[in-house]
Amino acid sequence: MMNTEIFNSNSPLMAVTSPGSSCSMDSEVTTILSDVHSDMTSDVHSVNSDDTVTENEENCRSRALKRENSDDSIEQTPKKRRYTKSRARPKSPTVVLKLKRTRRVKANDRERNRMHNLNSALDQLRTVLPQNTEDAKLTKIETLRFAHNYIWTLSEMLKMIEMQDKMQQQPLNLAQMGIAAMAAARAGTALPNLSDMQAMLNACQQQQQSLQHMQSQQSPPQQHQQHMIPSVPSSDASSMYYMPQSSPSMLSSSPDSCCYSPPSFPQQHHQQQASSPAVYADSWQCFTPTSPHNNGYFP
DNA sequence: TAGGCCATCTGGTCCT
DNA sequence: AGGACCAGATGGCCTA
Repeated sequence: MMNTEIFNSNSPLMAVTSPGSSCSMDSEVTTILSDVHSDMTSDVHSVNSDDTVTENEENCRSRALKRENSDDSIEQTPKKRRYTKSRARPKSPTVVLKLKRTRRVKANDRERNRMHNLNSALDQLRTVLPQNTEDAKLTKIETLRFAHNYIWTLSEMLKMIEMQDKMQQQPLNLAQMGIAAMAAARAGTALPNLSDMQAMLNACQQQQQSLQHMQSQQSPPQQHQQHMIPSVPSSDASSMYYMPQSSPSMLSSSPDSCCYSPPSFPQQHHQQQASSPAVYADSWQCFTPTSPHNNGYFP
């Protein structure tokens, strides 16, 4: 995207080369900066691909080192320093510029490294988040939101399990709950408040009771059972996004619940969400920074 | 082609 | 003084 403010006076380049400084300095600084800039812009492409980051980092480093060395060769001082006091002879503008440039190049190197570390940490985070391998890589903001929501949903699950224990009811199907949590966090919906969970629990309980009743009468209805309890958590998209049918808040379409229930969330669309980044992105719409709903983070 | 995402550069600020 | 961190600017790539 071409930025129309390329010649904006706020631009560092323009700030340095703005009128007011001497002409000779202007040309020198401009040359140096354009050198650095062309060096750096040639680096931009090389780091874009994850596969080549190491090699490109190496290239960046060697180039930076080369630059620094060339600077050093210029600034080389005699081994026996004439002046040991702090009040050394004032450096010429050229030397000062070179010194500044060296510092800048070093700082750029550090900054690049820092951002690489940050990206590595994000990658690590992505690896511990449930993700279908067919899905596009989560963006940075999606990764953070997903992680936040996933952790929150899992902790809500824990509360729910504890509550279940206290009530001494039938144990929850953890696989089912895990899948539900994953789907909810992933889709930007919430598995949410305790009353909803209680309703879901009650529905689960009723369903299981009816199942038991039916089982006692005749052969077990496999299909019915599948309704409530997916057999195993698998990487298959359809089961990844399985949600119990008796989750009232999830399927609610009331205005109040819009942040919890994107319109495309119900079961028939889950597979589509998993396979289509576009549809998947839609599910985050109500969590965009402009959204009134907690900036995309729940609760 | 516009807009989103990203990597990088840069100058400022704070901390050690 | 030098490093870490931050936010703004810039330009490239990709996709709808």
